[in-house]
Order: sequence, then C-alpha cells, then structure tokens
Amino acid sequence: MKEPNIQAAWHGLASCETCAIRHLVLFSELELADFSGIHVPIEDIWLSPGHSLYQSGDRADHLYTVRSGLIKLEQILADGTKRIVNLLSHCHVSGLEAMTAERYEHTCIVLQAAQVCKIPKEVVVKLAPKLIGQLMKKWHESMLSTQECLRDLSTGSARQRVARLFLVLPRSVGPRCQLFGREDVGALLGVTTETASRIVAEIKRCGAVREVAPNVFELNITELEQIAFGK
Amino acid sequence: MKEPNIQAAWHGLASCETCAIRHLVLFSELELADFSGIHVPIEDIWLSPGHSLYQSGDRADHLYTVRSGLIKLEQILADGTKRIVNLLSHCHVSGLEAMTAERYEHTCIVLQAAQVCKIPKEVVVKLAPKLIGQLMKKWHESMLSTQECLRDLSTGSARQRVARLFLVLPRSVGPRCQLFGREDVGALLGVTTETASRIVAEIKRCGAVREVAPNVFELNITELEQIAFGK
DNA sequence: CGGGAGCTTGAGGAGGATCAAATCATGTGG
DNA sequence: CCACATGATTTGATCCTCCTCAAGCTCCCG
Repeated sequence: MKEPNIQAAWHGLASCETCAIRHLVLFSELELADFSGIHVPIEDIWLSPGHSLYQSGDRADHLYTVRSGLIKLEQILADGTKRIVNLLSHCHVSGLEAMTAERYEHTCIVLQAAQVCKIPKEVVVKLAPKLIGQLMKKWHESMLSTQECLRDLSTGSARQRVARLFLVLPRSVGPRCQLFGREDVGALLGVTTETASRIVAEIKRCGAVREVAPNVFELNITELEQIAFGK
Repeated sequence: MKEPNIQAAWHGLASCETCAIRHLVLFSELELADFSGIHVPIEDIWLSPGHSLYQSGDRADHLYTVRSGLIKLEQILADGTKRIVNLLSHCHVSGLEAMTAERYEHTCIVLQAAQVCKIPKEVVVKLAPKLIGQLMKKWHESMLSTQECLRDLSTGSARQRVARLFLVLPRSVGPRCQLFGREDVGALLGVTTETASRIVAEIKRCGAVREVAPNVFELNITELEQIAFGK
C-alpha cells in the first residue's frame, strides 16, 4: 500500500475563491470578504486507492469535499463483518457528522484515486450562518445517497444488485466505468465475495458489460436496466 | 381506516414554550422573544395507525416532530414493492428534506398511535440562524437511524433480523414492546410477509419473546441478543 | 522460481421465495 | 345476534438462490 501523495497543502482559502466546483460544494454562497477571516489551513489532497481519510472512532474535526475519485464509507457490524453504507464521488461531502458529533462513525477509504479538500471543522462552524443552505443540501444529499446504497443495493437478487451497482457507478468516458475489488462489491451488496465474483462474471458472459481493461467495464445500459429492474 | 383525530390545533407558539420535550427537539435554543415573531400555526396532532403525514411527491412545506408513537418512512422501489427505510419515534423529526427540497421523498405513515407537532417550513427557515445546531443534530440523528434500519435490519439471516427488530423497537413498560403488521415487518427486513410471519412465530415458540396481547410482546433480551448477534 | 493476494470456479446444503390453502379477526348487513 | 365477506396471519410443499467450504487460477513482487 503506497503512501498518500500530498501534492499541495496550501494554507488559507486563496484557492477556494477560484475553485472550479466551488458553486457545487460547501462554499458557494461566500463572498471574497468571508475568506479573509480564515486563518487555518485547508488542504488539497490527492489519494490513491486503499488510503483512509479517517477511521471510525477518530476525533471528528475535519470535513472532506470530494473533487474526484470514489470513496467508501464502511462500518463494522456486530459479527465483525464489514458493510459499506455509502459511496461518495464528485462534489459529495464526507464527515459531515463532525458538525455535531465528537467522533466519526464510519471508516472512510479511497476506492478509486481521489482528490479531496480537507476542511477544518472550525472553519465551517465559523462560517456556518452563511452556509446553512449548503450544509442542509449536503446533509440531504448524503441521506439520499445512503438510502440509495443501502436500499437499492441490498434488495432483490444478487444479479439485480450487481446490475444496479454498475448503473450507479460514476462513468468516465461514455458508458464506461471502473469497478473495485470483489470483497468491496460484496460488502456493498450484502453478499459474499464468491457470489459477487460469480455474478460479475455471469453478467460479463451474457454481454451486459464488456471488460475492456482489468476492472474497467463498458456498459450496455439497456441490458443492465433490464436485469436491474425487469420482473 | 379511521379518520385522523385532531384533538387540538392551536395557533401560535404558546405551547412550544412549555413543551416538555422542547429541549430534545428543534426549538431548544430559542428564547421567549423568538416565539413572538411567529404568526403561522403550529399544530399538535394525534394520529391513529394507518394515517399518513405526507406522501412521496407531495409539496414539502412542513416538518414534523414526533412526540410519541411510531412512524414509518417508506419508498416504492422500481419493481413496485415497498420498502421501509426508517422508523421514527420519540423526539425524532421527519420531513427534514423540506428545508432544502421541493417535495417529500418518502411516504410517512403512522404505525403506532402517535402525537406529532406539524411545523410550517417557513417558521424553521425564519428561525434557522438560531436553530443551526439543532437542525444539524436532527439531520445526524436521521442519518444514524436510517443507517441502522437499512444496515442492521437487512443483513444476516431472517432470524437475526427479526431478533434485531425486537431489540430496536421502542419499549413501553419494562421489556415490553408492540409489533405491527407482518407486511410492514417484511418491508422493513427485506423479506416476504410469509417469512416474517414464520420467523416471528418461531421466535415466539423458542421463548425469546412472549406474546402477552395481540402484537404486544415481552422480550427476553439476552435470548434475543444471542439470536441477533450470535455466530 | 516460489509465494501470496485476489479472483474464479465447483459441489453440496441451508434458507427464503413462491404458490396455495387453511385459519383467524373484524366489520357489515340482514 | 348471526351469517357472511374481507383482509391479515399462519402453515405447508416445492423450487431456486445464495452461502459454505474447498480447490485451482492469475497476476505481481521479492
């Protein structure tokens, strides 16, 4: 497992003002003057798959906005097995619980190379009055995303779940997406690793997806939708 | 199905000031002066099982704080089946999405006789700056509750799920709780109605619960925990 | 070349789904 | 007050899916 690659860790909010996705994330409603009051560092971080942003139980003092890549939130169940309860991608915010709780309740791990902004909780608290709208929007988004993950991806046959997973994954160019390890697929769908592997292979065989490179798939959307939602 | 029983629907916030659970719900941080600015009605409503507070797709213009009883949030899946994604009880807030979205995304139905406060969205928006803390707390609570519902109640064998459901249900006197229809149990656990019925019967037979009245159960906590989390 | 981690495949069995029917509870109208 | 209709619950029998345990396979790295 490689070390996290911190390419840039600048301080202050200078970059936020010009951030291309600012209007989509937390700070959309801020004006120039607001940035000047901030004297704690906001880091811009690149991470490769396998790295964790935080662990369940860690002191929750940062929020993270995902600029690119894919990130999983997982929890350990009573019987020791892991379960993924949310996938975060472009413009999502993770660690929102920092705003009200002492500690994180998920372990947050990178699935596909990601770029994130690490924002100290105190910055958000200080700006909170101006950020209410965005914060609520992000809470709501998190909620929808979690419900989608847990509801759609753990209902129906394993075939349907895998098909829905393919449809949910962020697309790169055209109908193309990247999958991750079978163990994670299992933890996300609530099935065993073996079943995950079997079904992915089967869906590959039946032509609903085509593996153009290791774990990179080209999707046949209509086929997949047929499997995912067909009676 | 009986009509909703609106015993009191008073206007203004006079009652909020003296509400016994105020400090646990949205308005804990308000002072007397804050209540005077409110000129839209906040209703206190009693509802019997089966009634809906709102339907998925309805215009979202009210928040509801649950004072007592039990309420389900359900959604209709692509294949037409219903799935319960959250259970709300004492001091929970439902309809938080009204704060950022146009429409409700769940259908909200009473499972056990409930008393709720119906708060117009505009009241909360107006008081928002003072309520940030509580709002976040409630978002967080909702999130935890949803994750618990969907994660714990749709993982493992049906036996385990039923046992966990009994452990999650709000207790009345001592280790006693009330269950609801088998169809709802199924929709909550992600199993069929028949399986729900079968397993409840089995758990009754093996002595982990005792039915002291129709759908009222006395729990054997240690037995249930053994089933719920035992290997 | 050998070792390890992740992925795939196989055989067997347990657990739910499905379809069907019987029982029970409730409310209605005669 | 009873007969009946309606809906929820229970139970049964059968089939299929997925879990379990196990072995082989591929790829990467020392």
